[in-house]
Amino acid sequence: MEKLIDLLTNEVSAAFERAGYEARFGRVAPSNRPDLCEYQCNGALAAAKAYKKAPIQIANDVAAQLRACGAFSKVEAVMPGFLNLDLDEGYLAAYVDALRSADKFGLPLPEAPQTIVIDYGGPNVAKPLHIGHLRSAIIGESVKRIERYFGNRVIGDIHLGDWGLQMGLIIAELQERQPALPYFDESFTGEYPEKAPFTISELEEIYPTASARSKQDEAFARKAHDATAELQQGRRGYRALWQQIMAVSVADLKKNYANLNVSFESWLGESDAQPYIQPMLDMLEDKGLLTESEGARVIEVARPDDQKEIPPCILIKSDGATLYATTDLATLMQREQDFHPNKILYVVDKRQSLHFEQVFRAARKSGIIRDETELHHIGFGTMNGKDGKPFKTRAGGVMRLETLIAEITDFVRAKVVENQLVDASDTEDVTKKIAMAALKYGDLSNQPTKDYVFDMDRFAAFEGNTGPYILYTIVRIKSILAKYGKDSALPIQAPTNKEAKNLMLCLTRFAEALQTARRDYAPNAICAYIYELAGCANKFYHETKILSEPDEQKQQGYIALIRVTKDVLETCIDLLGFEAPEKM
RNA sequence: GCGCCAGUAGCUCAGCAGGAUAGAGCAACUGCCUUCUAAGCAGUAGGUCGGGGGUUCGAAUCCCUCCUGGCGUGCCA
Repeated sequence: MEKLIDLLTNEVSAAFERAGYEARFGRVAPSNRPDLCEYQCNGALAAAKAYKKAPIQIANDVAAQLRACGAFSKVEAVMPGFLNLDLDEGYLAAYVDALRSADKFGLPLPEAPQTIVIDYGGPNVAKPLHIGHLRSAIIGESVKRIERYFGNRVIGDIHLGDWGLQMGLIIAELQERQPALPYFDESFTGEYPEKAPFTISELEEIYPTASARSKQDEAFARKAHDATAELQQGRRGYRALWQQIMAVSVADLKKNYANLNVSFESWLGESDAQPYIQPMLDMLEDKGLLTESEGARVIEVARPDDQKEIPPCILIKSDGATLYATTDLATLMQREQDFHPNKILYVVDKRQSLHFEQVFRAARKSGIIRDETELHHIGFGTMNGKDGKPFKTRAGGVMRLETLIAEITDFVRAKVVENQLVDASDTEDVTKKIAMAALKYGDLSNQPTKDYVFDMDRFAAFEGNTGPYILYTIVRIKSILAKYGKDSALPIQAPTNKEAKNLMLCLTRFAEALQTARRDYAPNAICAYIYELAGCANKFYHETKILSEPDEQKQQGYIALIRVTKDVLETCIDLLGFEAPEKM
């Protein structure tokens, strides 16, 4: 289905041609002066120069041609040369009615579906998720759902941090605490226990303890270092223990991400890239790309036309160890081999942009990634507290994700209970849905790249431009539909008041909003759209009494209209990663 | 030093392939619930779009410059 705005642009472009001007001046845009008109075309102003004519004259010529066209109920040329257009009510109703039954509300889909890998999450094993992981999860999940809605095959990859010094620290600390465990006995040849010698909460306590100790205790630090190396070299007991750590931790991570309505298709991590490292280094060595620099082995990625200095991409440190860039490059090799993707997206803190610039350049230079594969870093900003500094708990520590979710949930629950609209048995479910909407919408309504202030009071207050406002709108519509109790057999009727017309006009902009959100990796474009759509819906709701409408045809038209409104809203919030309850 | 990003109402943010009077929400003040959920709707008030130049018929939007803040800038991830 063609977008309404394109249909209108076609009409106006044709009118420009009939009037003797180039069609390219016929671009139509939604009006920025709704008090004057619904759509505008400013092409006459731009054309004035080319034709050495007064813009108003051109606008008049075009307007004369346009009056014959059935799409508009009003065509005006006004000084200095604007074309002001109002849409014909019948034309609009027919369009919205077609959109109602069209696949994906008439969204134009790309010709060939793409394969896209999205790398988001990046949590470290054995460490609790904290608010630093929130944005990656929320934004990544939304970008994934948007790409998928466009028909693409999308693989969300959590890319676990499961291979660094942290693992050695945990092993060393465990050995201090429980030296009798068979994992530490090098002569042990039997089966290791099935059950892990720790719980997730113990694990989460062990890591910070070990990390702190390594900074004070040099011998311990060395031990952790050695344990890391031995693990990586495949020491049997350490590998078994590592697998226990992984199992316990991954189970917990899955639970926590599920709470956020976030899921991953691929649970690979840094460790899975390890087998690719040596072959990759050999390949780079063969191609002569690996050079010696200050004792390290690097790929030079600077280009003569660079505005800034791009340091080389270091793959082997002077002590022989590999690092972040090495793993990331090897992971690219793995993804290329496994999926042959058209596009790989990284949803990672924007402070890592230089790192990705280096890795992407190295990947292209070495041919690890084909020229036509798009690599893109969606760098997001920091979540700050009310003081404008990175968000901290009152005690000054990093807040756990669970704590944050619990705080919002508690606030929302109080409100749900107070309103008494929800049965006691549904309270928990409704509370969770509202809390998730508050949290996610609060984040996603900001531009991903910008830092933003997380203000619990503001998000939890949920008046105005918030997730709960969107949910509330949906719930009100659902309530009418439930009371009406049947489907509409009649099409959407031509609007009879401003509120109905504005609602329909807003519905026609769905495809545009989604395309923008996809093109710019900007879920906030969807938030802005549904905020406006919800506003239109609430105004219509306020103005039009549906259930008491005596005229059957009108009533069914209204039902059809609010149903498609609800469907669009629900589709959009699904793309943002939350859902609406039946009541609230 | 160099680079990237940001600076719009008291606060939090939209708008930035140039267009008419710069928009929301919060906070403040006014109205509207015997009629589909008032977590709503209607309204009032609040701005030299960081400063200065330039391009243009027209600039919050494009270019230059300066100021302020954040971040990054070779062996952490």
